[in-house]
Amino acid sequence: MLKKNYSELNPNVSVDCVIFGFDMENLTVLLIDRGENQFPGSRMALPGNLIYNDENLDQAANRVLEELTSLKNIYLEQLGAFGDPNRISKESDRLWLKSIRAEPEARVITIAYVSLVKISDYIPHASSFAQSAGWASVNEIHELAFDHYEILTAAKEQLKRKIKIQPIGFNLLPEKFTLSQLHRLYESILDKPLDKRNFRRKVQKLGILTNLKEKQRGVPHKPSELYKFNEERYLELSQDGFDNFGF
Amino acid sequence: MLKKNYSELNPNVSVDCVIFGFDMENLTVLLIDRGENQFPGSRMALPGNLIYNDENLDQAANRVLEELTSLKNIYLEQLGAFGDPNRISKESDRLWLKSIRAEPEARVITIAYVSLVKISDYIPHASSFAQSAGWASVNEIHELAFDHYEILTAAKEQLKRKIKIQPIGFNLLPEKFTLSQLHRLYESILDKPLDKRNFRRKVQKLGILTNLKEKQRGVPHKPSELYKFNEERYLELSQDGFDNFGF
DNA sequence: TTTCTAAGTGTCATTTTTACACTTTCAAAT
DNA sequence: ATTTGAAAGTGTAAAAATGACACTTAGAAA
Repeated sequence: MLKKNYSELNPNVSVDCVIFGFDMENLTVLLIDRGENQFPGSRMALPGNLIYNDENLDQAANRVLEELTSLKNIYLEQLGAFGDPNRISKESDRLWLKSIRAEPEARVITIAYVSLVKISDYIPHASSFAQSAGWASVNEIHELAFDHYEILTAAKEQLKRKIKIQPIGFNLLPEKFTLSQLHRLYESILDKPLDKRNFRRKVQKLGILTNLKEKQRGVPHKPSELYKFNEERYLELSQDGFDNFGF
Repeated sequence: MLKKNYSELNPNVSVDCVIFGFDMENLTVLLIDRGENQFPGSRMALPGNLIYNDENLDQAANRVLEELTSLKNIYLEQLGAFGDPNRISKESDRLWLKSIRAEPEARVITIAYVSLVKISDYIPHASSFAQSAGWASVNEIHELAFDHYEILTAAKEQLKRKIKIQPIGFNLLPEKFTLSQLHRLYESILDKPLDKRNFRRKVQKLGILTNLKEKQRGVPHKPSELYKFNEERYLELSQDGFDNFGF
């Protein structure tokens, strides 16, 4: 029996990455630009591509993300599979696929991944079929290639759910941050105002922040104290089934 | 250009179904038996098979479940994708695949689905390559075909998470049930004891149960009152972003 | 020294949570 | 008829968490 070549691209399975950032104002997401306006519909897409047969899905997501945007060593978590038979058959998308795929008509189901990164740690550089790569404000996005807008919507919803249970928000902030920045981050993810004093009280009671006894410099107002996330403490707490950030 | 035949089986993508039930004692799951002990390793597997290219993933899951177990019209929710390159390459599994698949060596990633059903409403009948189909106690399962044990574990964890947020437990109980049955159900899903009085108080305060003013009959102890799930009321509450069942 | 801007802080009323033990109702057995 | 066994059903008090709400402070810039 013919041995399958396992290091081939699998024509039926792709991965797409939703990489969230936070620019201290808004939640952002990393998009690639598919190029000049030769395609009707959106030029922008989530970074994604077919998997190889000899890599697992997590590896594929990391590889594809690096190939398209240069971001690497990022913890990616699976969001889910998107497999509508027509998900890649908008005319503009088919034209594009013809230019980059060996089997542009194949049925492709995609596995979406999500990550949260500190925007300052990763500067995207486009390569492969991405003409450029960069951060876009999530709430200014209304259209994307393929079913990527639907994927992004699902990712936002998952983020809302998870941020109430796990301290994942800290991944979006720099090492040192202020409580106001954390506050703004939670408000923009949950998309609703949170009372300042109650927010601070709750966050401080969690006991997972270390006050660095260090102040912001150069701001034209009362400078804020800086904090960092205390991971050790969080791990201790989560042993005991701690699962409520309660916002 | 050759038009793809879209009503073919896709050799690279399958679906697997984790159907939970509750026998009033334990959480159970629907398994198929792959047949006589010609295969080392576990004979039991989750119902699952390859998808067709012209159906979406949800449809595929419903079709496959019905083909193997006769269960139909079940609301299935996606759990996630499982795609380790070696997930189907245990020797016993490869032997089995040779007997049922056209391309038994192909790389297959699978999309897992989960559902919760009232055990009494659905009587499984095996067909296709399932030799039998039936309910097994979740906590007596220690081995399954392929990566199905891993999938089951992920499904249990998702269930634990979701039952704290959504009233999905009622799907596992008959139309009319007692608070004690609901209590036992929550304890077996969350795998920890819950104080009886506190549990009852909380459930009743949710306001999503209708007391049927009807008693159990023929039980050799004080008969319990019967309740039903009040879906209308729940929908009203969930409008207002109600998302805490708080156990 | 004034002005602007965001940081930071406390209390009280209400709700929610937790811990905890005895009485009741029925069927079955004697 | 009476007893027994088995699960149903019930209340309270203390502690913790939540939600609503307004003024003072520290620094930079004018």
